[in-house]
Amino acid sequence: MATNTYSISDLAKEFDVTTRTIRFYESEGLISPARNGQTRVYSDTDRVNLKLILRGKRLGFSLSESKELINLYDPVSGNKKQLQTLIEKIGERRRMLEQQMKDIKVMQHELDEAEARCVEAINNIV
Amino acid sequence: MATNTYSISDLAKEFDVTTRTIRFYESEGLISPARNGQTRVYSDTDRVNLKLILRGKRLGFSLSESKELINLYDPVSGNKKQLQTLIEKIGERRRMLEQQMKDIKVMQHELDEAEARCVEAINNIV
DNA sequence: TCAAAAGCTTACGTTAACGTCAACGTAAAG
DNA sequence: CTTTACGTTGACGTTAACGTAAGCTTTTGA
Repeated sequence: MATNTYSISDLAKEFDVTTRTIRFYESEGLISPARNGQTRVYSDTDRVNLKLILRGKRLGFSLSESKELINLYDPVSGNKKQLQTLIEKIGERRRMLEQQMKDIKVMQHELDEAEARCVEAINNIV
Repeated sequence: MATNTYSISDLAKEFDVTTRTIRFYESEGLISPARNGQTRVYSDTDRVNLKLILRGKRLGFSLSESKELINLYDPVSGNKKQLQTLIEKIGERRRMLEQQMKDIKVMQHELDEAEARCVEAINNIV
């Protein structure tokens, strides 16, 4: 496993966000890059976490929700009770994702219908 | 088709939002209920549109995006060019939904893994 | 070598999506 | 007949998620 590092603008370009955005995520505690003096140095882990955040964003997750998600993937540390709580949270997420799945399928179906109406209307014109 | 009507609090209760929210959606031009004097009277169409908005919200759509969606389902009025544009927009939406689908599947997989790690950690304790 | 590019911090600005009063009208129920 | 519930219109407040700008240091390519 090559231990790559990235500058802030590397990641900004790769994921098409501004450096401001990446620094903001850090200030909110979602990423914790190393430092070379003042300069931030991002690891593969940081990069993956950023990826997680942005995937969360595409699904309408808030940053604090994404933060929880990141913590779910963290090294498992804690007692039994904490682990149970984690499993419950995972269950919640799963239920949310399933609801979103349903929503998407319904929408796709509706888009099909909408497109069909459009096509028909065009045919009626021509 | 029974032409039902609803009060604002009817809909608020049914969809678990505040009346303020519903009025806000109207002020943003997403719903246009009839009036009985001052009082708003909602039709089935209004109800469906509200449903659309909230489904959009669950998928992280902005209100203006949901507004576009509502317009996609509207009675097909317009010339050929407009209809082509509409079809393109529908295509965009479809691509977004497909991306979201992918995101969800990846997340579900990751949740599976996270849960497995939790379960294993618990077993190591006990 | 020196100007442009990239990095940093601090701080105020902005937008979306409502929340939260205030102040008032109306209608039914006790 | 008056309290209680529901409705209305402003209008200001709030939070999240950055944008934007200032002012300074560091790095780098011509």
